[in-house]
Amino acid sequence: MARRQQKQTSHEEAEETRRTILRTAQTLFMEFGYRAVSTRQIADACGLTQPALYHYFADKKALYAAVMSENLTEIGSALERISRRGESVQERLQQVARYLLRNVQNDHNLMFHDIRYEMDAAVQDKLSETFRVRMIAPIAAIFEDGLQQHILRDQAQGGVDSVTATYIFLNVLTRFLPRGPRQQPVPSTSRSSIVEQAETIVHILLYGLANAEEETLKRLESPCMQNIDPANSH
Amino acid sequence: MARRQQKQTSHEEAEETRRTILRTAQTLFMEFGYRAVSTRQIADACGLTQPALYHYFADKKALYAAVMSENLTEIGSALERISRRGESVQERLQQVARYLLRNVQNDHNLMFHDIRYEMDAAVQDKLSETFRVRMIAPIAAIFEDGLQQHILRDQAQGGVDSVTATYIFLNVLTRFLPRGPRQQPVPSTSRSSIVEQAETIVHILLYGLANAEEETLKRLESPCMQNIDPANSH
DNA sequence: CCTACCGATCGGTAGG
DNA sequence: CCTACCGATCGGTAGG
Repeated sequence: MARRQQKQTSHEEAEETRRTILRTAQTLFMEFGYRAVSTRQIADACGLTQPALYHYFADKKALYAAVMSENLTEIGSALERISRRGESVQERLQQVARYLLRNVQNDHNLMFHDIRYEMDAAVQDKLSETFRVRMIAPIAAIFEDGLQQHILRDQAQGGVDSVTATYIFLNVLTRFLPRGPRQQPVPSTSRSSIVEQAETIVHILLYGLANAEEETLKRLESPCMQNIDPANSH
Repeated sequence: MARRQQKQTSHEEAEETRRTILRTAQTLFMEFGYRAVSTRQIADACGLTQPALYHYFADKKALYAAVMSENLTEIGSALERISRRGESVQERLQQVARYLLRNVQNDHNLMFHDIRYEMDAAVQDKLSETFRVRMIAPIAAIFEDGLQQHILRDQAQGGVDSVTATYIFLNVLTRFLPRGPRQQPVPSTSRSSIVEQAETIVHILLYGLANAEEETLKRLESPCMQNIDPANSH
């Protein structure tokens, strides 16, 4: 029973406008950074005048905080879903990499910088905790699984803790993130490329850049050791 | 008030002031980013008035470009010196990591962002090339050594090219860079910490986070292999 | 959600 | 290397 007239309910329109502002501002803030985006740019991109923004958000900082909060929550839901799957550590890390390569634009370090230098202390603390809970924790849980299964080295074996591993993972991933304006997903080529990139990222992260030592020796000496089998996750 | 009396020191003073501006601006630009640093902040930190800056640099962009150019050249000289040493790939990478951990503040990605979004196309091209030649090339040369010695996997073996390896290296290193205002070097504790961090970074980069399977096997079987021999570099 | 407008600050210039 | 000052743009407000 749609009771919508030519003019939508004002509440629905307002909510839709609010979503438009959030989505538009997210794109701009993520690409250019907080200071480089003016409230007039955001309003123009939404088809509004600049003062209209202040009907939906108290000020520019509140808008930025809302954008970050919604963005982190959305990403976090996907990461938590992946993290809880019963698949292998390697497979889950690849799924995380694929998700982030597809859905995150630009560097999380730029976001860090803006949060640290542009937000007030209270907002800063709140967003930092949201980042830790929504983004870091789900990925770190995967690494924690790997540590407990002894698939990954612990700190006594020259490894790192799960949170450090997560940050290293995100930083490696940064190298493969698309820079600049977000292009719409190309169906075939780009998607297979993302799958390959995710495999490369996780493989480098887990096994490093070095030739496994028995691989090198196999060419020089008689093989005294069986082949590496990276397929067996456990 | 002392009048300007010695013409001999006039030129030297001017040069010293120029150096002061460059050094001060570098610290501020690196920490806060291009847009977040006003010309008045730079001038104040130098003990000058803001218009005085324009005696030494044409405008803010030219000052930023000069800062980046000098900074990259200085870092590049050190990297080239390390790169040309006859030591092993692993040792040189650790030396690079130690140098960057000691001498670079904040993320190179922030610098990228500023160059890309704040500079004109001509300056952008020039600084990008300086970055590639001074910073990327020397490190990539080390990885290239490793590839040719078959210490590192090539792309057919699931590895990456030397330039990609360099960017991954820099991104991993980002995780360990000190954030925020640069603290002066603390003699003992901080320096040994940097050495340890450099070891961790290179170890993770080369060997990954996973428990090496031969490590697991080595505890079960007799060791049948030696360390990598880096002597065949030349 | 608009028009009109505010003070603050920005990068940069004039002139000595 | 200073004082004085400019136009442009910023985030934000008043009032309907």
